Amino acid sequence: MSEQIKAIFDKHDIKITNARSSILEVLKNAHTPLNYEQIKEKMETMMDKATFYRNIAKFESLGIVHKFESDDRKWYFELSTSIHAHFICEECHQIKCIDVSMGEVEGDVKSIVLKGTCKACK
Amino acid sequence: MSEQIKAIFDKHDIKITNARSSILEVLKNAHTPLNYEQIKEKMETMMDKATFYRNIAKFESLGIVHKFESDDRKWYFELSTSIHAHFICEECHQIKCIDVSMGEVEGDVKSIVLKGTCKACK
DNA sequence: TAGTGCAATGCAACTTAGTTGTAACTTAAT
DNA sequence: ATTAAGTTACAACTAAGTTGCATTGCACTA
Repeated sequence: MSEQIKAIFDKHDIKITNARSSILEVLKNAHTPLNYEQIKEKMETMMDKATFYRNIAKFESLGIVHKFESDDRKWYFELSTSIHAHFICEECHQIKCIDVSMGEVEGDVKSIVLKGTCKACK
Repeated sequence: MSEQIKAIFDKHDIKITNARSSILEVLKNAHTPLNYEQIKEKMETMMDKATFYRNIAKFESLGIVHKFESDDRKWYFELSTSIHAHFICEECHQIKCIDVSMGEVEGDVKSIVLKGTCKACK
């Protein structure tokens, strides 16, 4: 288990389990948000989907992980970092992290998703 | 059937049916994007959900209607207008249309969804 | 206005991402 | 090592949206 993941467990005072460190390790190494299927493929530990979703829910409530919906009725997950936007291409379904500067918005923004057609598909 | 709806049928040269005009009429009168259940409640014409979703898909492909996913695994629909963003409150689940000005983005943007906590819930 | 072809509809069965109940098992603290 | 509290696997479930197909209805022609 990497130092970064260990620090997360320490900080939030939750039990260290194989399932949890495995999920976080995959998310740490990802360069883009991933859905359940994609995370499952990359994980070395086998686990039930119920376990996966319950842990993801816990991570989310602790602010460790951030989730959003794409246009395929699937949820995508990533480790929480600074607020940034995601561009989802409706043609190739690739997800790209982008920086956006926007005017003032009422309320706390936790996630920004743009959909459309990417440069390559245009 | 209102003039506005009639104009849509004329423009796109598609068959006028009760189901179609009923769906469009509801969307025309809505001040906010609606999901299937909400549209169903407001419609006077009864129709099967298969009919609803097939027509919505047709409207979408013609650019008449715009769709996006909220955080409840449901799709929300509205008549296509100028590009604007939607703010979805994760507490009260209300959807608010907002204007955002953002820097240049690669590709064509068709939808923008922000999620977070709205002013009232904060 | 009656007839006709093709598109739209209703029904029912299906798909699938995510959820829930529960008994068995781990973790971590004593 | 013991033990209580939290975690896991398994299987059954939920519900939004989809699909196949027989029937119906729109709109065009004569």
